[in-house]
Amino acid sequence: MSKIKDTSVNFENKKNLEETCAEIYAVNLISGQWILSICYYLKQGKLRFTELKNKIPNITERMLTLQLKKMEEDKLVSRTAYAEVPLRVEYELTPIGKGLLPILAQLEQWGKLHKSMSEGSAT
Amino acid sequence: MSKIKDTSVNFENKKNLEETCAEIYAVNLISGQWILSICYYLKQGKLRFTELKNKIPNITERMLTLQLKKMEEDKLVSRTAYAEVPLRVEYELTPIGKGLLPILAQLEQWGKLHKSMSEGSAT
DNA sequence: ACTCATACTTACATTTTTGTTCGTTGAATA
DNA sequence: TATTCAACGAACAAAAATGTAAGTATGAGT
Repeated sequence: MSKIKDTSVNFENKKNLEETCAEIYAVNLISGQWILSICYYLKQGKLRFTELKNKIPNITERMLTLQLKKMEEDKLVSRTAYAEVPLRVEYELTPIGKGLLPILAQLEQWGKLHKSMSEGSAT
Repeated sequence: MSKIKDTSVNFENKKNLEETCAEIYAVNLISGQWILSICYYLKQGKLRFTELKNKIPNITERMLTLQLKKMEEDKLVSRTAYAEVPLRVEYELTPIGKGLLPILAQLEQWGKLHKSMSEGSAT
């Protein structure tokens, strides 16, 4: 996330796949470790940085910062900073970000089905 | 993919998130670099290892092997080996793997929309 | 005996992601 | 004056994913 070498084969491959295939492009937008958690809590509405931090178990400030920044660059969330002290910053899903929600709901259904099958056969 | 330390904080976090949230569980199943490409080509039906290799640009045999193995463990594809010489192995999407396809189609739509918006504003 | 093809495996190197710790800002509060 | 708060940023370390290059087993064909 921090450093991406735009000369690496890995980078080339990723770029090509994204260009060729919008599914891959889409999945790459949501494949950070904490991005879906953030989406989950922002479903309800705006939240401040610290509120998110407190709601998401085990996330560090650094990861929250990084993931929010990526989501902002990717237009999934909007950031509003208020010139107060202490600082207040609110995050909210953008319209296109909200457009993901129904798809995520379906993924959730599929995931549950898959999980129940795996548990059933893992005995 | 190769090595996963089951003592790391990273591993703990991932596991907790997957247990809590089926969306995250689901996305983790499809978040390998080449997994969606493989899905794409297996939509049509069975394919042999070499056929996949030739269809997917730039993939190496190692990555194809790894991703197929993961997909097999995750019950997304089934593997059938024929006792011939030279060896013949066929891969096919499982029923639950096929269940992903409509969701991926929606992701594709969303991705295209997102991409068109980004291109429009990036000028 | 020797090569050929398929479907891998292994060892190693590089790149990317995630985690840990500490520092910053600037007004309010003790 | 020192401390506290929110929302980060920077430096470094660890882990995970991906890439590169080489090798393996099996027989069948020449």
